[in-house]
Amino acid sequence: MSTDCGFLMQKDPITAADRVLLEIQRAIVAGEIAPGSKISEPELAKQFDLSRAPLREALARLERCHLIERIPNAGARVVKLTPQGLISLYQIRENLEGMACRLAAEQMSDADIKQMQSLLDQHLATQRVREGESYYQEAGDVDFHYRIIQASKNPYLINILCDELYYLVRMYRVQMGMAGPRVSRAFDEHKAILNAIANRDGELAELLMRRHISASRRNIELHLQQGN
Amino acid sequence: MSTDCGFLMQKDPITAADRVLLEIQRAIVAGEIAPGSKISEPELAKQFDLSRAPLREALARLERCHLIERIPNAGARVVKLTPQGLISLYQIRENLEGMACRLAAEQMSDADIKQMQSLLDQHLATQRVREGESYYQEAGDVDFHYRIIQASKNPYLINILCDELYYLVRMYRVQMGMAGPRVSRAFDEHKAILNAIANRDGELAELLMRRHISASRRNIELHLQQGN
DNA sequence: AACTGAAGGATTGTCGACAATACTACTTTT
DNA sequence: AAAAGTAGTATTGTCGACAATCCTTCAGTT
Repeated sequence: MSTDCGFLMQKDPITAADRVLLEIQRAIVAGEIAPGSKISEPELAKQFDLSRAPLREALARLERCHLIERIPNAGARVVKLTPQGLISLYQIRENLEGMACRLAAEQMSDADIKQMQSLLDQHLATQRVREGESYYQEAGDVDFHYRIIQASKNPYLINILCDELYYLVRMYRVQMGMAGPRVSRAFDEHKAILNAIANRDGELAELLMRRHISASRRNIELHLQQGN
Repeated sequence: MSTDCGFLMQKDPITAADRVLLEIQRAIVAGEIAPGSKISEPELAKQFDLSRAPLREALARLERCHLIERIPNAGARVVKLTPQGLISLYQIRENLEGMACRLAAEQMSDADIKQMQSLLDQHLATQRVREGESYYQEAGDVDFHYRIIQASKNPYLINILCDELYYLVRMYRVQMGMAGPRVSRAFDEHKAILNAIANRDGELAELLMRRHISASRRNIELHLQQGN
């Protein structure tokens, strides 16, 4: 099972199909390719100056992470963002990341916990410097969740959360224009979760993570309704 | 999001890549292609009498359901069955199918519940007739889990359990030679789960499903140790 | 004898063209 | 005028061949 994960991982230059995958992935997440729009294989192939073979490989992986939907003999369309889809997505996240927390509390090494605590302190420092700017918070949040998921040591769990669901989560966050009202609060929640893990209290860690994600969902839901 | 799922679904003739996918899927699950063995693209292409293009499409989907592992520029190998892998897989199943039960208890229609109850009674009848024969039980178990997952109405959950994890679960069960000591017990557990759903008790339904899967895991674990 | 390095062979990644299918627009019919 | 059928066009699925990469084998060196 592949232990390496797409999450914040451009992973060397790699093959040509991988390069175009990263490009299109980024473009879809950023909204440069409109949700619901059709994907034309010949057009994209010309645009990225390569054959349709590696492009189709990339499309297969985009379908895998739910950024596009393919219909046999009919083509692919960029996924649409809906309130129902957001709810379904975050239901899964609550369960699986909660599970990851419980496993992390059981399996994370003391050294790794200490390292993560200092990491959080660093984030607090940079947050103080760049008040309200969401980029660092975003990166920090990603890193926090990423490390906990990795600490679960469950390869299937890691694959689902980091490879298959992550980009779609990002797409919702980016296109709903998530800024920084929740920034300072998220930090406190992260710290509480990490404390529970340090105390080897998996049950509490799971509960806190579920609340953390639930709060995040409500936050996006708000933006989605008012933006609609 | 695709609502149709690979689970017990040969789904029309479909495209050529889909045909070979189903064939190889079945062969790997049945153990006809040995775990850990290398997949040769030219060889398989010749064997199934088609080009490498649709074959590679099929391999991409096989990787998606964790039946093979690909390394860029190096090729693909059939996945190996290990105790650790089994535990990781069933950890996920416990969580997600438990979640599916909770959602099903909330969202399943009364009509669907009644229909499933009569379905269970049918299974009991056939079980009495063919005591110890595992085929029908296997199919019945699949059908039971399948319907509950579908009833969750969460497309991501359905996709993960029915498309991505199901075939690997089956591979463990088939290759560990699961027969019928657990047959009658599983029926009782199914009935208890469905009762909880009928009572709209999502919490209990989730708990019972987790125990059901946990028991199934221990059962396979036993075979895996003694077979090793 | 063990290790490093290079040549050979094989496999994967990529390309351009053809075949099959689906979509579009127009004509025909009721 | 609306619906159904049909021809034309465009897109996807598939094919065979070429290029790039990796694995193996063998020779050479320390």
